[in-house]
Amino acid sequence: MAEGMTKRQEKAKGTKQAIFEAALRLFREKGFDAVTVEDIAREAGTAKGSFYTYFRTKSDIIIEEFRAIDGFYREWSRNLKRYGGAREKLVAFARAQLRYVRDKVGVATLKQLYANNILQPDVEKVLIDTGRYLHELVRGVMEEGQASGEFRTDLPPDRLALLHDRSFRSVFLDWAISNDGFDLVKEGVDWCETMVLPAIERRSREAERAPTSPA
Amino acid sequence: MAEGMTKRQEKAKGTKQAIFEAALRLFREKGFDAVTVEDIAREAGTAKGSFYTYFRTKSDIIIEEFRAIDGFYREWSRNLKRYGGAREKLVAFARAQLRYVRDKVGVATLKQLYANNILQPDVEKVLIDTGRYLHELVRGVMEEGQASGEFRTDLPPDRLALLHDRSFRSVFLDWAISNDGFDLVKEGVDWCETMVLPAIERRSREAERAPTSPA
DNA sequence: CGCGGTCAATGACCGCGGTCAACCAAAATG
DNA sequence: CATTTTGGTTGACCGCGGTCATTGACCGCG
Repeated sequence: MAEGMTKRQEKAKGTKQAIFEAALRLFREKGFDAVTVEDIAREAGTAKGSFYTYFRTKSDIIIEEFRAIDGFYREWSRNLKRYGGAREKLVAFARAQLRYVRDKVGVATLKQLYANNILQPDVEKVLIDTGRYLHELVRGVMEEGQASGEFRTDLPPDRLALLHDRSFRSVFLDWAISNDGFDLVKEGVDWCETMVLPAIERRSREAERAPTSPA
Repeated sequence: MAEGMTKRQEKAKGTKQAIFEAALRLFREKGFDAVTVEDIAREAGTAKGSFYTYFRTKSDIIIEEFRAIDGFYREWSRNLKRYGGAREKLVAFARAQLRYVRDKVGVATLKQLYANNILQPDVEKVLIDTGRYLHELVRGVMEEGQASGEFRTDLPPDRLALLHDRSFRSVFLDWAISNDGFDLVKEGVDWCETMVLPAIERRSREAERAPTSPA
């Protein structure tokens, strides 16, 4: 905990934390819709109004929780060097990301996240925010792929990253709508190979083949 | 109006129609969130409870409205023969569809539609329903493209159509999240050419791809 | 025509997300 | 220490989406 904190601020931080944790606990236990804000407040040992001191809406909790994924990305990105080319990196990243969402995030949370991003007017849109680390990470790989000749160079790396991210978004969306109706990882990896890579890779003009030799 | 209808049924149909039209009118006037179900009932000259005799939720109106797009698809599909190859058909269809959504559907409605499809548990999911005419239409073009050698044949036309539809869904999604933050038609046509076609078209040399090299 | 059954219509009611004026302990001021 | 200011805390309250028991007009059948 930070030092230069008054007693008041510390208590406030404690309250926020208590609310956040109570909310997550209850959501996991009973599901988002079956938990009321009053339930959360009670569980956190505070009043309903306090919830709204720290969160604008009930679903803000979901967004806050989702931000943890950036930590995962940061952590995971250190493995990047293990993979030979940009292509392999992209597939490996896809698999890791898909696994994380399927196993750690879950459909229920993803649903709320997507719905929230669509409906809330003023909220910072985590899903399409190109300032997030996710975007950095992907853009880095795109740059590498362009440098190595694996990926097309007629579009800037930023754009390639956007295309990549957006494309994956549709898989997550379908997964959410279908309510876990297919295996996210299997379908996502397949999607990556069938839809994303062909669009991103340098079009084989004649025999331009990406050197996929093991490192 | 149908013949074999009792007075009761006819009146009921009238009520439903009145509610539906009142809702659309008010939504257009004031926006979805600014209209209450009671407003709709009042405007339709009936009671609030009646709304729920004909629609399960307020956003059901949106779904009902959206179904009109299938009529548009049917109408438009008669123009298909004007275009030379499957590729051209796909691009032309994309443009028509995008225009329709941008100009006739609108962001506000699309937002509600997507959110509704994500959140509502039991509702028939219009967006991913492969029984809709949209899917028929696209699959037909895919078949044609495969027959003419334009499109890849290592995947069934059904699968190609799914990939196509899902891919476009992400553009609509981003458009909704960004709240009309870019020109849907421009971006969508570009998306079609950069992301969809490269994945769908027969790869210039080989149809199948090298599997990921083992570690 | 009369009568039992049906079903559209109704509006009071409920539960929950979100707001807000008032409160008061802690911080800042002198 | 006395006084003012700040900001976290509170719960009554509001508005709206959605429910449901009740009503009464209409249906079909004898």
